[in-house]
Amino acid sequence: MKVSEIAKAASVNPDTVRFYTREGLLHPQRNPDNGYKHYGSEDLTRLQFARKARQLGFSLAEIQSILDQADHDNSPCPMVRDVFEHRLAEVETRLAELEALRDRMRDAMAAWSTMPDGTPDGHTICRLIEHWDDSPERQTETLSAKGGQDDE
Amino acid sequence: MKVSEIAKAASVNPDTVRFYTREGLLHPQRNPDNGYKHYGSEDLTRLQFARKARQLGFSLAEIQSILDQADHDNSPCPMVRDVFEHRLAEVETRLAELEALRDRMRDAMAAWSTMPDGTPDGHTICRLIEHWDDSPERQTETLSAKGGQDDE
DNA sequence: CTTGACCTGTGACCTGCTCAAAGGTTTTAA
DNA sequence: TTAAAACCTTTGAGCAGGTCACAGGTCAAG
Repeated sequence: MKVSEIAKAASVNPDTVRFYTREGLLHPQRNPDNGYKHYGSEDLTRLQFARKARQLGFSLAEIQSILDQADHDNSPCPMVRDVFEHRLAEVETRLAELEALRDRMRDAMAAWSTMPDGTPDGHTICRLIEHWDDSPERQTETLSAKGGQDDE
Repeated sequence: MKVSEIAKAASVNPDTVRFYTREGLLHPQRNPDNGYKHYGSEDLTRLQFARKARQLGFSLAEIQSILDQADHDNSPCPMVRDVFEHRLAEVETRLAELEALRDRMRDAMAAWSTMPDGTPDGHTICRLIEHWDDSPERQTETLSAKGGQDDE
């Protein structure tokens, strides 16, 4: 397969294929006639793997390591498992943050839509975000208590 | 306040303060004697706001816009609200993705720990990740059916 | 007065791509 | 057959959002 073909097969930008090749994730052969890169089915597997792993939040360096380990799989590679566990922990942390965030934002939107004057002004939003890490329960209170102390 | 002081007050890297200043988010005065930047409490407010907003996933450009609107708050700035709504939608999307991801990863870890041979090898993980977007129900099946077709 | 900790601006580096330029090759169609 | 379109190559720049390093100016303590 040529660059565009493998790119199409994996639904990625051909430049991404070239980039991954430069980075050493893919190992195409060379056509000696014209210097074109020739990718095999193994490269497609690696590329698809890499794309999935990227979606999971793995870095290219991590993917590189995993792929390298898998290449000569004589090693039991506990490192791969470590990376995976580490990623899972990060995902869970991020997830919790995002959930808290979403709840806050929903509260904020709800508070705005029930505000007497209807449209929130910039200051309202700024104050809301400024106090973002106040205790969650006090968000709407913060919102409605918009006449508080000024900073200048 | 000087750069390091405001940076410390907001728990950010001084270089981030300089960067934000270059980008026009902060407006320090200049000490004519030595050319040092002098930040006021308003800048600290803006900086803290900016950091919170970044955590919420707002881009610096968005923050810039919000801050500008808030500066001369004569405008009702529906744009700020639009940005916020848009962000909320993105957060919810990302959240759903991460939840699916976490579930998959947990399943994978569980499957590994109950595997007869104990330690998963690189190929096992590769196969797992390769088939990541198969129908979710079939994940553990994919795992246990590791004797399938090989790609080499 | 020297030392060390700050300040200044400028510019390089990082990740994970994406795009553009300049030139060679292959395919397609008239 | 040949011209044009559509590929291929390498190189290098650009994006966000910082971070860090460099060279030189400034300031407070001893």
